[in-house]
Amino acid sequence: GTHLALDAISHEGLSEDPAQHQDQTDAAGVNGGGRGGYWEAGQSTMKKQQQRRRKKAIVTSTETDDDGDDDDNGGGGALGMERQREHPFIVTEPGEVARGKKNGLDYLFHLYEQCREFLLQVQTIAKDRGEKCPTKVTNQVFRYAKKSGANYINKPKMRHYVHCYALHCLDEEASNALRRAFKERGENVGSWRQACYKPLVDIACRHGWDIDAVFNAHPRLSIWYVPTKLRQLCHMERNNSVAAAAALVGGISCEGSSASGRFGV
Amino acid sequence: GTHLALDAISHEGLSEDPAQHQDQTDAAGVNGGGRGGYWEAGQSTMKKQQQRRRKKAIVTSTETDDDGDDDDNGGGGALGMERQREHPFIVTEPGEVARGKKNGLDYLFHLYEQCREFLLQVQTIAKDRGEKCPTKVTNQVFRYAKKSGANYINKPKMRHYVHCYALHCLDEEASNALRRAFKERGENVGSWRQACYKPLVDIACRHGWDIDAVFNAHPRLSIWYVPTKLRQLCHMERNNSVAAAAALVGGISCEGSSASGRFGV
DNA sequence: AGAAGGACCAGTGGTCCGTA
DNA sequence: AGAAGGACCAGTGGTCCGTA
Repeated sequence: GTHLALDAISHEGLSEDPAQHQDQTDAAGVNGGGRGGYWEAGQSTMKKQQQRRRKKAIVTSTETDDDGDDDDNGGGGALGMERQREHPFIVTEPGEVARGKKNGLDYLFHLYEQCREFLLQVQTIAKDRGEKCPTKVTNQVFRYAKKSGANYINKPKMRHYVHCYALHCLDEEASNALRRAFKERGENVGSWRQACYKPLVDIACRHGWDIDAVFNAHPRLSIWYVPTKLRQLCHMERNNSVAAAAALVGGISCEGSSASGRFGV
Repeated sequence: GTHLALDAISHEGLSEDPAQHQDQTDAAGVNGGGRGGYWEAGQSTMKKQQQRRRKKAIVTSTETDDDGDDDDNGGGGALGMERQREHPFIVTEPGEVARGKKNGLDYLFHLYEQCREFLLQVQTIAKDRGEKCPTKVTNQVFRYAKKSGANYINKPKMRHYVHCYALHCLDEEASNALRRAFKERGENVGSWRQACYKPLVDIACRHGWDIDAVFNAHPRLSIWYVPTKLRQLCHMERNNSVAAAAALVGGISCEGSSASGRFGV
């Protein structure tokens, strides 16, 4: 494949101990949602399983519950460290490794490939057990990833950037060009992420506005839910193009059909 | 099609006022789970929306909240009546109409066809609105059916008999033969329902034990979730047949491979 | 300020069990 | 007893917002 093995490089001090890929997808209702102090340590502990569902915050906790270590510097590199928040992403060119306390976009896309592998394992286990078999990256898969030591994978992050990964899958050339352009302009990750929507809407247009079909037709993308916002954008643009077409009766195009332009034949 | 229009016949006094098929699948979060006294009246009222999620029963309610009508006899036939529980099913032959306060199996299967039609409508609306489009009969579809006046359709009932409908779809000859045999023997619906599992397990065997693939390959069946119990039975029988095959090394058959027989070559 | 992710919430799949 | 279905519950999809 075209992907580099970057996570060891860009994750010194953040990667967890590997080599604990058990095959317990879930088994009993242990529900691995429990956490320790601030960020959980790398071990497969699960501690207390705080039953605090449906509370309205206002947590009057006494700082740390147990394990009263007090160090929280961002450096170091020994085992048994406190779990840290992942380094933020920056816009990198294809092949470029992020320097400093940052992660690059190749690494971001690599996380999606890892999720796919976790899904494949969950599917194998489910089939073997005769249980119902997920076709998408579900909560169960995120739970399995976490149990397998991939603490750097979490649902909000993966859902946040799905459409960026979609563009990478569907039109790698366009994706690469966008990355280079936004890096050169010194844009932050947020605006790069926003910019990924438009080319996807154009792709959907070329496929009769069926963004679900576009996702499902791609083997690596079909395992991801279509993000709500992308779905809404496609719907809005479809309506726009339908209105525009009605206004001039004639042909419909996909490029630049965003209500602007294309009114004087 | 081979299906008769029975619901008007077998449902005098139970069918609701039709002619209110609106196209509001759900729209706002009104959540049509509210109910009035015992069985809701036919009107599209939704009243108060009792917020009693996650309570442990011990309801100390003061009988009726509002609308203090007090009649609850089971007879009569005018409009504005109390909603009644559906008549129980009895085992009927194909084409046979149940007499008395009973419903036949053609009617049962007809309910599955109606659900399919409700799903198709929900799908049309979802696509038109650019919302995510269900591929299965979900809670949303049951809610839509209820709002459309089909109060006789509910989730527990439909899920309960899915595998019976599956046999009807996949091998109508075998399904019909089973119905005739169980009617002749005077068996009740429960034992007929139980007996529907075995032929389905045999079909799964002939398809490499992939019951999901069997369901998905059939256009009318693919919209129904595979029932847990059927899935488990297929898994168990697969394990049995694998064990039997391992014991004698040689060929595997689908007929009568249930651990019994087939040990002396 | 820009960003990562714990934790929440409405609505789901699944079916038990109080009801008739 | 046999059966219909209201109502519950654990875990889902989705993402907000307190955190750093």
